[in-house]
Amino acid sequence: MDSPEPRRRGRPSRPVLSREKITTAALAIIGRAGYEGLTMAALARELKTAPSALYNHVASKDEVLNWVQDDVNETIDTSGFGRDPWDVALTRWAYSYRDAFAKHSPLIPVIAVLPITGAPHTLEMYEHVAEGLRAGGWPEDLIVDTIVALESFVLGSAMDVSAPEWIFDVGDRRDLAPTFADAVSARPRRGRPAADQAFALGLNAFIAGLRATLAAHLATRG
Amino acid sequence: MDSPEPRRRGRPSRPVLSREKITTAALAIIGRAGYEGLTMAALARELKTAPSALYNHVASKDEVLNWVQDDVNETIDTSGFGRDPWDVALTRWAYSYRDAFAKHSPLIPVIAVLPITGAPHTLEMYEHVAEGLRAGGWPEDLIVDTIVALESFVLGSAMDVSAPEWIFDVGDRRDLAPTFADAVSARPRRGRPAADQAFALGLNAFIAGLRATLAAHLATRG
DNA sequence: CCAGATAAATGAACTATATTCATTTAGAGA
DNA sequence: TCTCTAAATGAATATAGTTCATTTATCTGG
Repeated sequence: MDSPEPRRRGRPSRPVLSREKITTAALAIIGRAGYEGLTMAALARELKTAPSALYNHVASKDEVLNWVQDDVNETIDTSGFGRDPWDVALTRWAYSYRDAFAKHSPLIPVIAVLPITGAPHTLEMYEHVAEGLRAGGWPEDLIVDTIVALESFVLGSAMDVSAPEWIFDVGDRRDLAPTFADAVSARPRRGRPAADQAFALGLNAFIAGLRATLAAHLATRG
Repeated sequence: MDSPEPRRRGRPSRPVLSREKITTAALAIIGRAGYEGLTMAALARELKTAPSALYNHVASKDEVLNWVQDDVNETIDTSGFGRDPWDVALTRWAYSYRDAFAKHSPLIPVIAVLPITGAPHTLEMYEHVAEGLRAGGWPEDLIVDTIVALESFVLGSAMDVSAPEWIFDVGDRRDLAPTFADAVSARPRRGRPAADQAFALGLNAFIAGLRATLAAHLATRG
């Protein structure tokens, strides 16, 4: 059996916990067991402390998720901005963003609503995008709305990735929706998952639409 | 005080619960107390039964949410399809869809992943949209992807509505993101909430892009 | 018309999780 | 050295959702 070995109480010689350690541990758990496995108890176990010890360093589980999100955002590819044309860079960014959050979809409802305060990597990401749009000729007063709109599409699409392939299976209610059922059947089954095809189609349309929006604005005002 | 009045046990003369009654009660609670207030205990209280009684009629709380979602979907405006041009109808649908789920954002992560089986109104909604696109000249094999893509944008945008207006407040980290901070300041503060402006911009672009997509497809193939 | 099956309640117990709290202790600074 | 503070500890709490043995009214087949 295990040695009973009661854990030492009181302040340790050196701090066991910190934002970095907690975030790293959380990501380790998520990687191994998914978000299902990410509980405060599991986090404490991973760090060899008690759950209550975590609360000396983090205000709530939501704050942990916030930290995780900021780490995920650091991995998103913004390398196109300042190198490629804005539409190409935006496309690359959107793909990378969606892929990152497809693996972290439980974060989405949390982050969509959370202020960026205390999320430096997130802020950095937005800065790159804003610079890229600015340099691409976008008027300043449209930049944030453009980012927000595209981000909404990206996050909505990321949620979609976790949906089962047969989500639109009509079952025995073909009578209720014959046209739709036909369209579901007609959807070409290439190798890629259905969600990928929908995302590609949507992103193409979205970016094309943004090009037109920009052109229209430049024609009338600038 | 209350009369102690122990509740009757055993089967009642007529069923107290049903899918309709549960859904209605859930919507009443949500309207009164929001999704925070929607617990199985509250639902049982509303229906004057015990929480465990609910489980004779519903498999889980998620199924309750599923029923609620189907009711919400019934309220979404698809009246444009079959009357207006497809792009106009799609725009109307998107606005109505976003507005409906802005008030029901906690449903979004659930429904994005749930199969449509057992959600007849949802199916009906998709049928109207599919018919509209079909009639508008869309090739059958693009219809579902188009719907999915637009829906992703709509649901992502609906989540955005619950975000605080100051979500992009840079605080004291202006140094980290000067261009972005400027763009945030430059965002015109008209009467409408910021989320509304972003949605309008994005939807315009999206629909314009879809028109281009359709035109391109008709040119090459059809 | 009775007997058993079934539907639909009941309350109590179970589980999981986040969070709080009183307490303990190591080390830093006056 | 004394004291304060940071950072642990384990026990307790609160809140859900869900399960279960039990009870009883109604339906149905012989």
